[in-house]
Amino acid sequence: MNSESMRATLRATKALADQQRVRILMMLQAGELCVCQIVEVLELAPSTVSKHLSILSAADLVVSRKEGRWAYFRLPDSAIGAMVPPIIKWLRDALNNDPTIERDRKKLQAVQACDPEDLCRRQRQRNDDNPKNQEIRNG
Amino acid sequence: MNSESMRATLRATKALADQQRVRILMMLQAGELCVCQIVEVLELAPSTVSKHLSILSAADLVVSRKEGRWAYFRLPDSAIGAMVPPIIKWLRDALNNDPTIERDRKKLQAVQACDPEDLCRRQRQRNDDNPKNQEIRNG
DNA sequence: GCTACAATTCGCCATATAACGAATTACCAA
DNA sequence: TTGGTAATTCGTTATATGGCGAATTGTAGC
Repeated sequence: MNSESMRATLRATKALADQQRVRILMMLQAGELCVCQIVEVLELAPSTVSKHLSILSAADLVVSRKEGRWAYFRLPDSAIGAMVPPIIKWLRDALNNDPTIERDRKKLQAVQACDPEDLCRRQRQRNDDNPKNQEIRNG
Repeated sequence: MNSESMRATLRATKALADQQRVRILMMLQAGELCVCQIVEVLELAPSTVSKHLSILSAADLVVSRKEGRWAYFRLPDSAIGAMVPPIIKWLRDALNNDPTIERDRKKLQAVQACDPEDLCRRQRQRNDDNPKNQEIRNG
């Protein structure tokens, strides 16, 4: 019923209509990131972050690259995603000095300073330590 | 918990994340419109259209003006809503030649050509003629 | 092959959203 | 003052969305 241009537009606007996805787009201004780095900053389950990234991908607001078991995401080159830079600019202006975005930026700097391998190891560790998962090991 | 800038930004992105509201924004490029004119083009219940307009208003994507029983909506002056023109431009580009938007534009031209009084009268008439409302008059 | 593991997909639940009609509000005109 | 009326608010319903953990997928290394 609806045209592709309308569907594509709504994919983009709906993709932007979520705080976590806006945070991801702001983070990606720092360059290419792998899923575990985004998980670390947002403090959400990997499955949740993966879903958000697939929504951003489907809306052509981010592009991804697989390297072995690792998946990297970045903002598209402006040649491909011509509409992305204006959107990013708009968000940047609107969220100038926003505390959540500031906190994310700081945390991301720390996260980027360490090896993703270690990051994933620590995330696994935290998950194993979670009391909610005790019964699995004990049962 | 969240800052006002984040809340304001998400009010805007969520307001854009709906087809009917995008259609309304595109229509308002033709100038100030009253609710019944928008109702006529979108073919939705007045209560539904009113809700959409209040969401766009809360997001500062449109401004309204009351004149007697009539309410008029328009895009804000760029002095007030500085971010609106870039958004409109983005939507315009993304929806260039979109059939829904084209159809809306054509229908709006016809709608603008006639007196809003007549428009409302016809809408009331249609509502009264609706078989679903028969039992009210008969019961 | 087998094991480990980063990421994704799936199934489920809680909440948010879009739609309508009914009721209400605010205003004009008789 | 009263009746009519454009718009809004309210209450309800159906669908969409965001979150998690469990299961699955695809890859690297033994």
